[in-house]
Amino acid sequence: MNEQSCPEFTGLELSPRKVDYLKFILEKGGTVKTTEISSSLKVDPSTTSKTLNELAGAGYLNHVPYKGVDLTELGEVYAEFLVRRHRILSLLLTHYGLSTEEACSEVSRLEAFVSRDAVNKICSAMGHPMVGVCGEITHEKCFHEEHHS
Amino acid sequence: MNEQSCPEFTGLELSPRKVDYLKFILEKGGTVKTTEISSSLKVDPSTTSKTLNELAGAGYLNHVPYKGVDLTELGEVYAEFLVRRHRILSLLLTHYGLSTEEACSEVSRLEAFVSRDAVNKICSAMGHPMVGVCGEITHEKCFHEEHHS
DNA sequence: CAAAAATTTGGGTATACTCCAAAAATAAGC
DNA sequence: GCTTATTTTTGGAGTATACCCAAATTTTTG
Repeated sequence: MNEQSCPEFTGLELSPRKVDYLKFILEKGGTVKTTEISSSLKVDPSTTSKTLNELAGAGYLNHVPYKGVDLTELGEVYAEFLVRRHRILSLLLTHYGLSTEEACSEVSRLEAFVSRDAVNKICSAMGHPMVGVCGEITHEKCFHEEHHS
Repeated sequence: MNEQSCPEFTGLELSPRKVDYLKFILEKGGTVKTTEISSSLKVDPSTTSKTLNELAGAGYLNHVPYKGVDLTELGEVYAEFLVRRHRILSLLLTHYGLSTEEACSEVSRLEAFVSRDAVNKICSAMGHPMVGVCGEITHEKCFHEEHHS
């Protein structure tokens, strides 16, 4: 026991805003255009364009200029973690008297600073819940980490 | 019910680092010197000096140049909230399989982004615990908010 | 294929946080 | 009490995040 879970990433790699971009791209699915992201995140398209470039440079996205972005394999794994983290933490807060909306907005503010290790421990302690307050919770990585070796 | 609790502050006023300064100053107690803060937070004294000035400008500290700082009334109330927030959140995380050290370091990363409303709700849901994992939890404000009007 | 729409680039602003070097003030030693 | 040593502050500068505007570019459409 205590093999430190799979050390591919800590969950602290991305800035708060980049987390938003990746979560949106995963939830939208497929190839996503700059405009969609901009209107959803309420930022200027030029801001989106630059951020997308940075995320592509870091290996999370494939960016075909003027066409759009889609997640790389790494990006997909990572974004799934980000969404799972958001949902686990939101669910957690609703157990302490926060409404769904309060929990979600609270978590949106802090999620980028919660480590993967902490999320996995919380997830285990909660019994790997399948239903979150803002969407289904998927546990692929979570189960693997708990069961192998 | 739902009188929005006392709206003096949201708990989101200060940046992560400023939270560290204020927590340290409260826990140290009395007049605190630049050097003490610098060595505790491991930053250059010039950084401390500037940050102290900003906190004084925002009304949290009295700063007597070359002598040291101490908390204003606002600063004291606020810093007590900051310490309580840290302890409530740390205690919370230890209920989910995190060790004291893990909980504390996790919370240190995210605490600045947790609202006072959320802390008060969590605090109530936990039954206003008096003993945290990294120190006693005081509930002055918490009780007042829950009981009046 | 020209006009419209989307996207990117270049340039700039703001906040947070940091350090170094030099100036200023306080504290200590003789 | 005055000179040295220490502490603190100031000035200058750098990095990272995050944002916008205007202009250039590319794609799409009528």
